[in-house]
Amino acid sequence: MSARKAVDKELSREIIMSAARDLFVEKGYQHVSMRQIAAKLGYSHGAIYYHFTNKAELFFALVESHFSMLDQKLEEMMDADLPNTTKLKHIFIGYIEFGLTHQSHYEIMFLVKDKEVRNFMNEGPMKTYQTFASHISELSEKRLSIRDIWSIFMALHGFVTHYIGHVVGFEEVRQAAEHHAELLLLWTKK
Amino acid sequence: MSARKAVDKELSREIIMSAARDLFVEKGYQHVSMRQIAAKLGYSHGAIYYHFTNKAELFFALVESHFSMLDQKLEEMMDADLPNTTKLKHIFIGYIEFGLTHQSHYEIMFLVKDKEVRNFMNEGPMKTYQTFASHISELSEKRLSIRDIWSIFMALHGFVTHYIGHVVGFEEVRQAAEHHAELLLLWTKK
DNA sequence: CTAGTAATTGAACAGTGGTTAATAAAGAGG
DNA sequence: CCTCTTTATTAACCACTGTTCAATTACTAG
Repeated sequence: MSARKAVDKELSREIIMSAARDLFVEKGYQHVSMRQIAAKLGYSHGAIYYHFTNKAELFFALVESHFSMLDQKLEEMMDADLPNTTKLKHIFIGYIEFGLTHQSHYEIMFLVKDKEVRNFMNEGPMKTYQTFASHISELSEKRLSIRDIWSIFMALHGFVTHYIGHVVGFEEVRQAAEHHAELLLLWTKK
Repeated sequence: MSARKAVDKELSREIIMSAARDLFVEKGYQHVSMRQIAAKLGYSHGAIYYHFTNKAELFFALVESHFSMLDQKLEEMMDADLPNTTKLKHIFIGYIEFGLTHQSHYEIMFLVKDKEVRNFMNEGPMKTYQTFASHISELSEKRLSIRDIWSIFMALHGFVTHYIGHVVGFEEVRQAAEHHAELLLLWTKK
């Protein structure tokens, strides 16, 4: 019974987070156990508690990193050297891709109604939406009202929400997502 | 220790369903236990198993009743004597109104991801969506593809999903809903 | 009044979960 | 070589879960 692995095979927060991310995305927060994460890594569940104080801390560490991922993803798309219409479509599809690739995090960001959880992170969604909205406004051919942008967001949100839990990843719905994005572009045209 | 209540205080499927609905909506399917439902009713958990074979069947019974409510509402709108465009808009708004007026029902119908439950109910949503889709197709000025209709549905779903829990009733968002419906009409015009 | 049925109880079973703590082993420093 | 720290294992604890079932009672038909 070895009680410790060789140094080059030691556990780290990054390694745990990576395995945990896969499982959370696949099954959602509630359906992933510390034992499962440990099993996926070939470690015992107790080992994780050496690196994270509990399951919630592990999860929120992931969520934080993914919030900035979404912001970053939007920023990259803005910086690309492409026509505005193409950029817009990329943003629409990119949003959906993000939602379906990090389903469990998306749920926490936009679908969780539990008030205690909500208080844990109130600025994140707002900030992300504001930059999203201003980018859409900037790229649109037609001058959009606040409500127009809001409708676009809700249409995207509906797409993500519907497929969360029904689908493993983005690739399964790429075609439908592209079609959805194309329709949304209509709202931005004169 | 009474082992049976007086006849006029006996449990029934309806009474159980009503208590279960509240809890399912408040906490979600996985986080509601048979013991909690029983406790809310002042009965022991075993009693529920006399009326429902298991948790999934209880849940399924709830969902069925909600789908027929929505079906009926759609049918009423189709039967109205109005121009097609107006009917379409009414259906869009009516869908949102249904979702936000019966938030608990809507959540149970469309927001539950649990695999056990989904296997139990695959006809209800399908049938409702099929009639919804054929109505849209019939009323649309432009010939719509399956994907077009699907996008419309997801845009509506996104609207409802976002406001569920954040809003008490439909009236609070009527203006936004009408704007959303107006944008969706664009997709049905030549 | 009595036998039978319908409805309810509560214990028990077999899991699962997060978390903790004693224990053991690997590597580092002296 | 010996200690000290760091890391990992394992058993154990406790609070749950859905489900089953013998026992118990309330009512009802005869």
